[in-house]
This record gives sequence, C-alpha cells and structure tokens, in this order.
Amino acid sequence: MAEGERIELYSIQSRILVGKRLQPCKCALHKNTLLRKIAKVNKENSNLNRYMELKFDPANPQYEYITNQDQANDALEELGKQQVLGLDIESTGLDPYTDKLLLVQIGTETKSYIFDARKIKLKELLRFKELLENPKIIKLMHNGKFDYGFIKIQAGAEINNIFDLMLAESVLTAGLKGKPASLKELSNEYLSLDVEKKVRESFINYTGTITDEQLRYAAMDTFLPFPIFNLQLEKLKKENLVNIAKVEFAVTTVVADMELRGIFIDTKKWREIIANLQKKRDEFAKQFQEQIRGYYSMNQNDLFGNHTDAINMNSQQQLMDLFNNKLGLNIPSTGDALLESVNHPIAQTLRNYRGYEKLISAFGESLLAKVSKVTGRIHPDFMQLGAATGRFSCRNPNLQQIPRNSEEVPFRTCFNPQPGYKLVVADYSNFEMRILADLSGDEKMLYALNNGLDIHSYTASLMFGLEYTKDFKKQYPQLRQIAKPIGFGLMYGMGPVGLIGRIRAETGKDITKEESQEYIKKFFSSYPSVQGFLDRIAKAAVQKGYSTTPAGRKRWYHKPTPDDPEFKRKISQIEREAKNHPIQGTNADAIKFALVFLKERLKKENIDGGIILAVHDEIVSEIREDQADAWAKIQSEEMVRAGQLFLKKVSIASEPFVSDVWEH
DNA sequence: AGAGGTGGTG
DNA sequence: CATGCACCACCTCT
Repeated sequence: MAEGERIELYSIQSRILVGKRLQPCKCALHKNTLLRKIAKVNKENSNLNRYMELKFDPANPQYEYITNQDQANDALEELGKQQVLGLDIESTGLDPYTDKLLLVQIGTETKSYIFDARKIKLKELLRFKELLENPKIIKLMHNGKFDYGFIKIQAGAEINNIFDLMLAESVLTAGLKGKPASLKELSNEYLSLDVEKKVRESFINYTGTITDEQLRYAAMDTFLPFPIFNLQLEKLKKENLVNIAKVEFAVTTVVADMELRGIFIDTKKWREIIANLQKKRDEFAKQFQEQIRGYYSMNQNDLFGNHTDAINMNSQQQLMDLFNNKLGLNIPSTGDALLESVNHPIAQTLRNYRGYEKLISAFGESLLAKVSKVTGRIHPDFMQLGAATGRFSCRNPNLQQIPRNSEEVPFRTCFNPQPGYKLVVADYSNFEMRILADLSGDEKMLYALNNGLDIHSYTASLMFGLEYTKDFKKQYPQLRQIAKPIGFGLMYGMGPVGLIGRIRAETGKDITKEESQEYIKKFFSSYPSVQGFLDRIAKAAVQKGYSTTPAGRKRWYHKPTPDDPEFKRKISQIEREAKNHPIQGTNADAIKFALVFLKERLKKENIDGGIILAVHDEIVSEIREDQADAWAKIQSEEMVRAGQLFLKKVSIASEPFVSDVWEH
C-alpha cells in the first residue's frame, strides 16, 4: 500500500452491512504506513526504535486531567475534530447498576483527556453525548460492551461507531484461542510492549482518591488502541474479514442493550417449582439410601435417630465403588445413557434422583441469586464470540440452557414481561437443515423444505422407499424417529457407533453396527449432494487450515504435524468441526444481522421495548402491549431478511409468538 | 485451582 | 486408535 493511501471505514449501519450501497463515511483515515513498519521492526527486534517512533511515550503518556465543566467543554471541542478516538473507562467494579463510574478517558493518538466522572456531571454535558454518539467518529475500545453499559447508565450517552479490539482479535483468531485477548496481551503481541495492569485493582479497591499513577495508567488505555487498530485493520482486510468485524461491532451495542435491559423472572413461581423438585428428589434420595444400606457395614444414626447416608450420591467415585465392587455390575461409567440399560433397581433410583438433583443444583436458588437488587431483573453476560463458530455464549446465568417447558418443570414460564408489556418470541424453523440444503444445493432437501414438508418424515420416506404423505408422521412414527437423529448427526460427521447411541436415546431401541451403517448409507443416497458437500468442506479445511461461512466468517484449525502420534485423530476432529462450522456459523451470522436490523427497526418505528434474549436460532423481545402484535410481524420479517442475505435457494421461516411467558 | 464427569440448551 | 458440533453450571476429587 502506498504512503498516504486512504482506508475507507464505513459507518456501521445495516444498509451498509447488506451491501446495497457501500457509502464511505466522510472520515477516511490516513493509513499510517510508518506504524506498520515500526511494528514489523518491533516484532523482529529493536526496542529503541519502538519508543522513538510510537506516537506516545509508554513511560510518560501525555494526558490532561479534567475536573470541571469548562475544562470538559474545551476538551470535547478538541476531541470533536478527530476522526478516530481511543475510549476507555475506569470503574469500581463490573456492574453498571451498582458500581461507580470513576473516569472516562478519551484520547487522540498523542493526547489523552481524562474526565473525572465524580466531579463532572456528564449527563448534563451535551457535548459529551454528542461526541460519543457521533456516528462519524470511530471509537477504539477494548470490550466496548462493558464501557458502553457504564456510560449509558451513568453518563447518559449511547456510544456509536465502535471498533472493538477484543472482537476484532476474536474474529481474526476464531478457533485458535479460547479466551478473548486482553489489551495487555494485544499490546504484547502487536507492539511488543509489556504494559502495567496492576493499577486496575486500585480502582476496584477505590478508597476515594485518584493518584497520578492511576491517571497515567488510565491514559495509556486510550493510546494503545491506535497502533493495534491499524495493524488489526490490515489483517482484517487481508483475511477478508472486514465485513464480519463490522457486524460484530454493530452487534456489540445491541448485546449491551440486551444485557442492560435484562429479563424479569417470577421468583415466587420459580421457588415453587424448585420446592416441588426438592420434595421429589429427597424421596428418591431416601429410597436410594435404604436400597444400598445393606451393602455397607456402617449403620449409624444421627442426633435425631435417622440413618446417616451410606454414600454421597453425587460422588461418581463412590457410585462406581457401589456398582462394581458391591453390586458386581461392572459398568465403565455412571452416565444416564448407560444406567438406562442397567437392569438393577438401585441404578434406576439413582437416575430418578439425578433428574431432579440436576435441575435443583443448576437452576435452583443459584439462579435467583443473579437477580439485580437495583433492577429486580436478571442481567446475563452474553459473549458474542463465545463459540469458535461465531455463536453467542451466555453465562451468569446461562439463559441459553434453561430447560424447555414441561408440565413438571415449567422454568421458562417464569420469564415474563414487565406489566403492560408482552414477550415476542420468534425462532427460525429447521434452520440448520435449511442451511445445509442451501449450501449443498441438494434438490430433494430443498424441495422438501421449500414445500413445507415435514423434513424428518420426508427423509424417512426417502430412506425406506415409502411414499410421503401428510400423515407420514402418524403412520410411521418409528421411522421418523430414526430419520431425525440421522439428519442432525450425520451432517456433522457422526459415525455408525455414534448413531447407535443417538437412535437408542431417541427411540430406546438398539441397532447393530451393520444396521447403523446401512442407515447412514441410505441417508446419503437419499440426499446425494449432501455427502459431497460435507466432504469438500472437510477436505478444504484440512488443506487450508480454515473454513469459511458464506458471509465470510472464518474458523481456523491447529493442524497436527505428520509425526504427531495423534495425527489421524486430530485430522478427523478437524474434519468434523469443519463440516459443522458453515452450518452453525451461518446460523450465527443470520442471528447477528437480524439483531442489528431489529435495533434499527425499534428506533425507526418508535417501539417501546427491546430485545432481551438471543438463543442461537431464537430471539425474544419485550414490547409494550399495544405494539406487540405489529412488532411480532417485524421481528420475524427482519429475521427472515437476515437469513436471506446468505441463503438464496431455500425458503426461510420464522413464526412469532406474542405471549406472557417464554415459550413457543 | 483445575480436571473430569454429568447433563441442561441449540 | 476413536468415532456428531457448539456451549456453561454444578459436583467431587486431587
């Protein structure tokens, strides 16, 4: 690239993401080729060069500490002239509702302005809001979702046009690293700079004063992003990942809003469900202890004359001892799939106990502890690049794994809208199957999905040479039950052994390895384009070291060396992961575009409400009652529109539900 | 503190 | 040889 060449960054809006009109924003950046050269030199050696040519001095960053409104206005006017800013905050903790915003640092390449949020009324500072919400100024941030939340709640501004170093790095290294890179790690990697991070703790243990050392530390975080940004942008362009990065940047404020809004949970009803489960669990626990007592010599009573437990039912070790040494069953593990086939009453009691114990421990009181004392709602932590495929993950708590509603365990019905509002729930139907049909171009699979046939019934009809009819599901339920796990499993490289287990789980029936192999053969000859497609993906991934979704998202693989003793196993692993990636990844791509579209529609249509959950192929929003029906239509339309960006051959369906509980 | 086992979701 | 993918929470044990 020639000196002075301009890099066009596009403002992050959906019309641009869709690629209809790629309008460069007016703020083209002068690419600093010098910095690139510096970084290259740095990587190789020479510390001296680095300090001479970085635009800031890591040992003595230039900053201005701003403690009154007049100073603030002057600084903001200066900052408003910039095209790119570094932005960071310091707070006493992680919760924007309970912890305190202390500092907001906004900087240019050469100077950092540190706003003391304790002394300046940021909410009343019009220029502050204008600057941060200005869509033409790029804000370089690291994990911007975090800072966005504090600034929205405590400074009243909704940051716009973020370039997030953490997300950029995750996009550039998907599949290679587990945890997202910290700013410290990025500084090390891109700038060979070892930055001090211990000072951060002093903000968390905030005592009421802010020292010069803390200010220097705070300033650094607005300087470091510039050179890293330049280098990451180069890489993103080189890997054709600019558009994916832009989606991630656009999604990050949607996710932030989603977390801030949180979700209401009916704690009373929740506790009633748990209490019921506990009662049943305790019965099975008691029954279990009685059943095994004879096998143990110790037979003690506690203070109240009750028998003490012979073993801890949650201890795999003690259970193995019971089953193998006391009962002579010789089982290799105590998982449910295995226990199911063990013909012994004690094993069955354990299974009953486990069913309840699982729910109580994973979704019981511990989940209610996550309700915010300030908002009365749950604010989970969504990680938008939590999975190597591009999917979200969720924790504290993980609302993506709340059990589906059943009569005995209606957990999801406890998630309700606030009074005067409704939940709008919409998911893509058979989305991964549709993606596979589209990407493989398989005519029969496309035919079935485009004509509203029940896909698993249709698969069964092809596999077993029967005519497909509307009541196939009723007529041949057992054949459909076989076709279903094959459809879900085989597209990711499941083998005959795995299929035996899946079919047993689905139907309770045991099939032989030969039968299993026969089913696989029948499936692939029913959909002749599918096998070739999957094999091509797998082969390409092993050869190139990465796989790609139609949207351009990449996932990389650690290729083993031929002398690796586990070479074959590792190659097979890559092949299976690669078969899954375009499918799961395209699902993620579509959901992310949909979220961005939905945020825009919420604003455009003046909707009172917001998105509260994204569960892989499902989006839940909370909308004022009188607008809910209209919004429901919009929500599924935008989801379909997002899917259509990448899938051109298959129809996409999303049916919305307006409801007072989370269900569909 | 981290690993392994188990099991909830898409 | 092992043998669907993607996660996270909870428990026990070392």
